[in-house]
Amino acid sequence: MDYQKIIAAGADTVVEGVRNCTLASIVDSGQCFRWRAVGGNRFFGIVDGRACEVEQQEDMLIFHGIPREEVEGLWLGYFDLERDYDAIKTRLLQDMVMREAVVYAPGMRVLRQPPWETLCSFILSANNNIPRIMGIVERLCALCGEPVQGGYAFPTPEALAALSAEALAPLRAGYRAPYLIDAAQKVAGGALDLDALYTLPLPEARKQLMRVKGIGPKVAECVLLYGFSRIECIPVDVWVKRALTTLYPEGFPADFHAIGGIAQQYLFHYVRCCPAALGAGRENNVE
DNA sequence: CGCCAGGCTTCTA
DNA sequence: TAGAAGCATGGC
Repeated sequence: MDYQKIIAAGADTVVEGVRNCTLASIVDSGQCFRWRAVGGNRFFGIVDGRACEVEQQEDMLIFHGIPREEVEGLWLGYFDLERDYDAIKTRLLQDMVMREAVVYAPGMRVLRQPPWETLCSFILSANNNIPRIMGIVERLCALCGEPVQGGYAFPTPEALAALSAEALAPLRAGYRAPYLIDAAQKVAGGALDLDALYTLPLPEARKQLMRVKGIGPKVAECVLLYGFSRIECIPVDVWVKRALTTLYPEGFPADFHAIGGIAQQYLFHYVRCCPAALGAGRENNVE
């Protein structure tokens, strides 16, 4: 567990004794697309139709204007604060490449995001860049999501299934628009049972997801990791591929497999923010 | 102008 | 089954 206690402070709720959690790293790590900075250590986001303004101060997370019940019922789980990252990092720090990545962003975490939103977001991520993905997701929410304080909820599968691909033109999602509609129709119509993906064996879960147009192996891996907390899933995009071939020519250490998705998250963020780490003349065993 | 972005679908051999 | 072309869009 990476927090100690939750206390009410007027209209706010404060989570104290938070460890291994740096919001600035997390919301800039390409796993979520709806958070924006509204001050130095303050961020605004909407999850599950709940708007959230959260501020980080030392070892505290201050949820502004949010009751304790909502912090316990939604946000602790979203930030995965019940998980013990010390145990995970102890293992990763044994490896000299992972050590650099972990030291670079020691507050990185893998979020537990709503499956449907995650599925759509990563359909949109294909052959795309992060700032533009964010823009498309925001326009999607504004187009057919329920209004909430400060923005719009992510649209339900039913709301999206009622639209045509042409109606999504304002998103400027390009060829991905029909993929979104296909996903919405399969989920709203019951052809794809998202809840089942929490427990299905991974090969079967991947197969189910890849029945949706626009979901291939990499996107399926992202959905399972970020949307279903299947932390053994390792999405391999162009950055991670470069990192693995350059930094792990002998292959990814086998004892990371159970936590491979989290290792991948440190690595992705590290090489994307420090491309020099992949530069020529770099050794594996840099201290 | 070309190249790239958290890839996928479709076509071809 | 493997490999390459084509794909919307926008930043650089």
